[in-house]
Amino acid sequence: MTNDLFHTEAPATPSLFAEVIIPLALPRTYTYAVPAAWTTQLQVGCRVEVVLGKTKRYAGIVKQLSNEAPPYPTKPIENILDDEPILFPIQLKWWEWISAYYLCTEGDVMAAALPAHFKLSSETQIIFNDAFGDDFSTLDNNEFLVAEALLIRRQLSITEVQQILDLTHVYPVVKRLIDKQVCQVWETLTERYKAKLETMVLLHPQYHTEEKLAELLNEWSRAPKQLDILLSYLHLAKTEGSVSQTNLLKKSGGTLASLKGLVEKKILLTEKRAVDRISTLPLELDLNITLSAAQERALQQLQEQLREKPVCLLHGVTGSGKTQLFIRLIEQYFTAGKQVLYLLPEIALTAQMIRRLQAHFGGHIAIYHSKFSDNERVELWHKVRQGSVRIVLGARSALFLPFQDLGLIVVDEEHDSSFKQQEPAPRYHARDAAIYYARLTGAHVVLGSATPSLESYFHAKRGKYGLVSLLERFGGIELPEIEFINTRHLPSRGKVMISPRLREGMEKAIAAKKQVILFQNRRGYTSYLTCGTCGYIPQCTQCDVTLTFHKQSNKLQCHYCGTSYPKVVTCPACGTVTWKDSNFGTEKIEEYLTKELADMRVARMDVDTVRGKHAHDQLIRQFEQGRIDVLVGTQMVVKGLDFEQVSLVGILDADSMLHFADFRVNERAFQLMEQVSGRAGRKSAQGKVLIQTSYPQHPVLQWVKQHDFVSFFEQEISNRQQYHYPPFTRIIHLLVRHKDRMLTELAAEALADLLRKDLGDRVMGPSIPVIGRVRNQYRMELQIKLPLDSQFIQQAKQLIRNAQALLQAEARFRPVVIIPDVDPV
DNA sequence: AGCACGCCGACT
DNA sequence: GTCGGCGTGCTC
Repeated sequence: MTNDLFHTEAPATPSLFAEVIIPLALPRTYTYAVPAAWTTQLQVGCRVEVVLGKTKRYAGIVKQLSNEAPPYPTKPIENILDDEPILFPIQLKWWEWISAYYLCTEGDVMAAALPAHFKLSSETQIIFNDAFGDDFSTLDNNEFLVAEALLIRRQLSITEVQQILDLTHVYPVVKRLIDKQVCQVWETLTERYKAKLETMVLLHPQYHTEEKLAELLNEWSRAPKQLDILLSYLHLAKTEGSVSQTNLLKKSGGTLASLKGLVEKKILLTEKRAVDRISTLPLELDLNITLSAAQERALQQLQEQLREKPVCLLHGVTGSGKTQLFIRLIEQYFTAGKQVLYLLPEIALTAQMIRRLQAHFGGHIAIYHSKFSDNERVELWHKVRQGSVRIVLGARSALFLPFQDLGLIVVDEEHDSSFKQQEPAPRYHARDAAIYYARLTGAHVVLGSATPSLESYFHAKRGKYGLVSLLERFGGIELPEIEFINTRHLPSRGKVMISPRLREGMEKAIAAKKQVILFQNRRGYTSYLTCGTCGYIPQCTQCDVTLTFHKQSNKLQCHYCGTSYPKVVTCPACGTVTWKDSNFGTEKIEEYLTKELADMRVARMDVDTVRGKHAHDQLIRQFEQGRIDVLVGTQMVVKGLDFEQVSLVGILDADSMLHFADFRVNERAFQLMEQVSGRAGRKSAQGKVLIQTSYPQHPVLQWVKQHDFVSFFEQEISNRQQYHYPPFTRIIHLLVRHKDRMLTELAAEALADLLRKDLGDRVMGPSIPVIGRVRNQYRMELQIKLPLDSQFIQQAKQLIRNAQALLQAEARFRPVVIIPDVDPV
């Protein structure tokens, strides 16, 4: 646009444009112009402040830089937020893959990948116009309230205005105030990371020479308390280098007032300094681990196979000592100067596990999961990027950390379905995403499990992954003995909580000073209440599910939307007051045990009892220390726990695990039962597992009894092949959601029709899901089964994207939400 | 996801 | 006649 008449000496410099990812579910990236002053400085991977739309500002990530101007006008980048890139180009490539594979936007990936404090979006600030003065007589009531607050506070955010007016829609009021020139609005992007500051104590420069200092000490006469502090300071400075105020006062026993005195006398001085939040243990390694011969052999095989295949599966039975083996493996990558990521399901990241790894890697290992503060996550992010942290133990989100030289990813408990993110997008599977990431970076991946997922074992069998089996327990202890209790033969005919045989087993175990774990995969008191007269069952008003009764809170709870209702007394259908329990959850078992087996110390572990930050670890510690005899729990008791004194495990209702209409039932049931069983008899003697079931002949139960994963696998994999299920096909699930049932059905129908044009009968549905309504939103689902042809799958994904766009181009379907889920679990 | 612009009902 | 409801269309 520039008129070159006056600038003929220099040709127009080619301008620079940046493709920016915005952390929103927007379908594409946006291109911004890079102001000339920053063209040499700006790098891919930096965050930049950009304006999107009329006013909103965001911190976006520069995905690419280009000299070519796009065919539309661009806005300039407002600011560069990072001097150095916060991530590497390879990660941006990986983000792109995730968004393509899991059918989400790169903005979704960005939102999941970055610690919250990196994701900035502007907040509207309303600023008082001083020129207006304080004559508010022309203002209406609401305007007056805001103006008055502005007069005092000068500046308010939209949220604050909402509070002042107690209204959600405050914008009209603000707009009128702008028109009347009472205020202006401003969008600000504020950095949210705050360095932790600590007050450090230093010696005043005038005493930096020995003589001066000696003189001071020799001539000291009054203020003995101050002298104590000074002497402590000198000692600490010599032994530790730097001295913090807290540390100094603690060591010297002095008061802040005395310290202030020294500062006033210009003997000491204080300053604020940024310190690490991530507490560092000494950086020593303790690798004194003796592996058994079997472990040693497995480790060697693993190393050999990794030389040829970047992904290896370690199938090690429960109690075989996989963790020790992993520690030795990690050590090798570590000493070779590489970074290592050890992934565990969130819930298995217990203090127990963390202690075990810290015992070996000391301060070299860092932990990264959802319980860490956002400030801590930002600090760890930088340390991983700079390479000063070399081993990270984390949950799935740790995969997004900017490793600069990653050598190995361990995915422990690889079968665990919580590696798949359910909500929100990206609905990625951390195991699979890790494998792709490793392919990009050249890192190795080791998957570990006592009960591998069918997919992983299949790939290992087929030679796509390496396979190492460790089928004996550490210390030569046998796998637990499994005994079935046929509940059909009991007088109560199937409806039993603790059978006499189980009770006897528990009493025996406790008498022998051992511990017991009881497993029931259902929380609450009873799964639902039924009216004894008419059969009415209380349901959630917002979801199509029956309510679970929780006795502790005396409430009926919806496990889908979380709403709780007061307990119904009279049946709304027939007016009678006879309620029957049906089924039993962990709460009822706990109550029963406390009543019937009063001499046993019973505790319950489910999401209701581990709400707080440390509740889970505390419960585990109490059990470890033997202060609990019987632990009743949901699948939470299964994950990664290692208790030495458990001799008996009871599975109270095996039938409930085998009666789901899902192609993965058998796999899930086998994994759960084998994993719970594995908690028994880990150290000293063979453990025992009592399984209550009305159908002990069920093949899955028989394989559990034999601890025969391989036969289970062979049977199950042939079923999958016969019925065209994964790993022989790929499934993409589509959920259609809206508050109007008709519209939901119509949209699902229309979507299915669109897809069938190209995919034919690979499209199944639409059908009503098991839960047809959640939070007042109706749901319909489609399932697409695709052959294992990556090109075809890619095309199909594109078709799905197109169909989605086409459908939503139609006005009436616009508010309908369509959620694709690739490889659902 | 926000958020501004635009077209129809309950008030001065 | 206006204020204000939320439908719909766009964001480099």
